[in-house]
Amino acid sequence: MDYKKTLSLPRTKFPMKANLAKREPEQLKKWEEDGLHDKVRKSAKGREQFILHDGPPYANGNIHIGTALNKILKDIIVRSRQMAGFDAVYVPGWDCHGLPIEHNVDKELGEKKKGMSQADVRKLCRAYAEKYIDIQRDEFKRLGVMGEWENPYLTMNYAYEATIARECCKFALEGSLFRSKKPIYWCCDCKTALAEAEIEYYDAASPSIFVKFLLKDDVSNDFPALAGKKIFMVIWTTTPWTIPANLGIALHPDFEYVAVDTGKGEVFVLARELVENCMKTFGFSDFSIIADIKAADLERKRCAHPLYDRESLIVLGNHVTLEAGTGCVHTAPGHGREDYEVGFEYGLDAYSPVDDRGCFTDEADFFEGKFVFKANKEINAKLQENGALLAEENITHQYPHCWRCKRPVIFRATPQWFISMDKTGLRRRSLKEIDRVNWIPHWGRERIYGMIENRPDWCVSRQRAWGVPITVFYCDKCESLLMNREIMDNIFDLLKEHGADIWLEKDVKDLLPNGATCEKCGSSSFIKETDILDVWFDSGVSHAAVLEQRQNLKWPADLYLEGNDQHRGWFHSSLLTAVGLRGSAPYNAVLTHGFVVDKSGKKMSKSLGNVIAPGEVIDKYGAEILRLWVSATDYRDDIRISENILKQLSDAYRRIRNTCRFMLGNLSDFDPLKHAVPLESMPDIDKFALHTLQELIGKGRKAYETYEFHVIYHSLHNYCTVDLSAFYLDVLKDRLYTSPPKSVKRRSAQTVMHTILDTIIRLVAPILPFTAEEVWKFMPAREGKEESVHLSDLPVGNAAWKNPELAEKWDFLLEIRKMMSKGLEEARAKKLIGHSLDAGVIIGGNEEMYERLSPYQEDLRAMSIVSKVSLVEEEIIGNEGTNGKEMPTTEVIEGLSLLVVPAAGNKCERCWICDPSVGKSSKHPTVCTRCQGVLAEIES
RNA sequence: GGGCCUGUAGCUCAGUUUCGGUUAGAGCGCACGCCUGAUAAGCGUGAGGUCGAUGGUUCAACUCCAUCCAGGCCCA
Repeated sequence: MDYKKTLSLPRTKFPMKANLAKREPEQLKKWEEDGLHDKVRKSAKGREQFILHDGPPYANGNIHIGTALNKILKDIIVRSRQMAGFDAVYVPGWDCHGLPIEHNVDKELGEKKKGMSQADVRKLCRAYAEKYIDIQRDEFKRLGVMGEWENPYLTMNYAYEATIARECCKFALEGSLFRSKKPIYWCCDCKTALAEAEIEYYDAASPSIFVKFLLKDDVSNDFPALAGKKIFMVIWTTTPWTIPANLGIALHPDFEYVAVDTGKGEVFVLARELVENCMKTFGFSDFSIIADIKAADLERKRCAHPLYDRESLIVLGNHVTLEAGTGCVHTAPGHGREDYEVGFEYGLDAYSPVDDRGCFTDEADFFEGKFVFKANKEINAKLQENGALLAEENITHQYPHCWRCKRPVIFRATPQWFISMDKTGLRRRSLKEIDRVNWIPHWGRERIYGMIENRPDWCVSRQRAWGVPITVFYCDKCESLLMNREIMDNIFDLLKEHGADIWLEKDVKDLLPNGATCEKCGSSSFIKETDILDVWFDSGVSHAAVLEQRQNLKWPADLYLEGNDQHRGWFHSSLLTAVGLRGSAPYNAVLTHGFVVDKSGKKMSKSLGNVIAPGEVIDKYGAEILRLWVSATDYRDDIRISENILKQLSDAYRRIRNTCRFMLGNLSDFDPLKHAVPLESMPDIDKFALHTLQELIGKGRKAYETYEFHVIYHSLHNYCTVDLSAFYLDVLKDRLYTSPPKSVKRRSAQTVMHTILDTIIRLVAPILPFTAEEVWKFMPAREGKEESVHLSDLPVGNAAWKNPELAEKWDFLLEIRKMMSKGLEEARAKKLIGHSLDAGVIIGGNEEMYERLSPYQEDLRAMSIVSKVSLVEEEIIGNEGTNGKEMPTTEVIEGLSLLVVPAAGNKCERCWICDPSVGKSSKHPTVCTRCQGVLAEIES
């Protein structure tokens, strides 16, 4: 007789091989056809909301691994909150304006651009953004990210553009928006402002000059040694043409300065460390240091400008270095970033007597009309003439050039728009609000606090085409800003209907109400600003354009989640716009993740050749593996990815998948509605399994709540391998396969397996949505089983399953099991046994152990999968067995020892357990008594 | 150069509420073995770490302090 046919072996069509790359797209299609997202949304109606507000990725290029990480994390959160009983809708967004798109469109156009209007260019930019939104949308959907993909928010939507303009107007109304000069990169040839990204650095030759400035203020009180002397501050610069714009000399507050008597009747002030070199350059050999000077003692003292009848103020700044020059830095706030910033602190003007062709204006007097680079020589000559030039050399250094025409660029102050950090207390209020927000990890608070505390006013204007204009007017006569509610509302309505292009198309008179006059000077002539807004302003008002305006969202959001670079970016700009115009932060919590790095922790870059693209991972392993990768790591730090890591994860995936498959196979004849066994009728090991499961649920739910997904991954993986595969399910095999199919003990095991599977599948659904659904479809119907796992809830622990006393007992039994498997392994090594069922084990215990274990002899046998366990009350160690066929082990647990012996009797052909009863029956001579009983039951 | 952060076995993570205590754990991978009734599966055993480095505080440091090294993000 073929007894195998009398067994209940696992049966399932659930495929062992996942074939994710192929099956995932099919699943996505199915979900779409079934309208799953709508169903999920409907099912959540009326529940408490949980809103994760999406930070918009830039609509340019394909997504990279970091974008994938970000979106998967968001998806895990949204799905888990949804399954935790919230109404968690996800509205994805895109950042559409800005330089990179404009730049790429420029590149594509090449020469053609010259004949095109700004409106035409803007149209192309819009089309460009649309193209990449479609591409990225498909990529995000492929990752399994669920959301309102058909109704995302785009910063270039008309309504969004209108909101951007309105929020900007509100800053004007509220008094924070102001116009002021600031130096920016300027190409004199293209006559355009350039962004940092449009600058290329090449080596270039520059003149390098040392110039002395006469100190006008008397310092003899502080430095008696200098009384009556002619004192000069000595500066060094490689841009002589900025000397006409000099308004200051900067010293480092911490450097040591000295007064040097040149031996020629003059005293020079410079940094001590640079004296030797400088004097050599100037050709003075007979010099002497006559005083030590602290920078602070010279602060705000005044010098005479060497060319004009003007003063130059001594200021202190940390940007001063000792790498070259004199330690006294020529400061022209209109022509340098740092000069501007230090000048700002001392109230110096961003003076820049240079026009948009790079020629001096009449303010520069002698040099009027001269192109700045050509004027260098004349300026040097003039300095020489005035006796201010100490030395002149030529040097080669890295100098910024225009990306387009490759000519050197200059820094030039032009009027820009700013949002003040302090006029209306924006800084103070923002700092206060930072402390209301929950920053995860907590150090995010320090990071953004430091940035807000120290940042300069926000320069929001850009001299660009692709963006939303700063929709304000200023007086043609006195330059005062014109803005009121009526104007603002009108602009909002116009843009909402026509988009931002309308601002550029229409004349001032069509945009302004009739009879508008300047409050300050009464003029009725106004200029329409055509600069556009910084794109950080665009995305920074998403809370106003999206959270506030969509019915299904709320303000503030529960959570913002981005990479930790966004403390300077989106978190920052969102905070400022929200605090500035609404008085509080637009988020209650901010979660950050690190950056994706390679296997050795280095950043990914094309030049290093260590880039891993999400598409490649998906094609090779599937999106689920990428998602598992996201869940497995502690994303609060940087996250490594490598072939090895992905391989490890797909191994882990297979383990989880196979564990599910095994359970499915053993549930093929199980109907939970009819066959479920109540807890009280279950054997202890089943109760113990449910106890363990209940602990997993608790851990998992808590981890979702605190966004610690790696805890879920590790717990679940450990659970599948250690608790299930290596223990519970392995032990269960005998019961499942050999018992009468409908017996209570088999049904009990199935009840538990069904519960376990139902639980872990729902627990893992936010992380592995594809696989969870695949398993879900294979699971038998139960009461209230939803059509999709994604319509179900996270598992809830059952208090009745909790059984700490039982768990303590079984943990101890597991220790003994561990000891037994060591013993079995030794026996195996000696070729005494092969399969563990070939063995019997004699456990010797002292009185206490014997008492404690005697109720569990059969449990110990079953859980160790041996043919027999006999418990004896004696010490076995040293009791060398008979015939070399016994394997004593050393005492591992105090009071316990054991002996592995070949199992007595013959192997039952049906259940493979060795038992003396095998061979006793005439009907079934190769089968044990137990199986004979089962066979009789089956036959009847 | 500055701000914030990270550095525990080959890999991914634990290491017991901010504030030190004895032989630093898990899973994977690897090696070896078993099984062939989860089978392109399953089980077992084993070998892997001077806790980035150095110095200090302490009876005692992966844990506290300092410096350094390596790496990341953001500034300059």
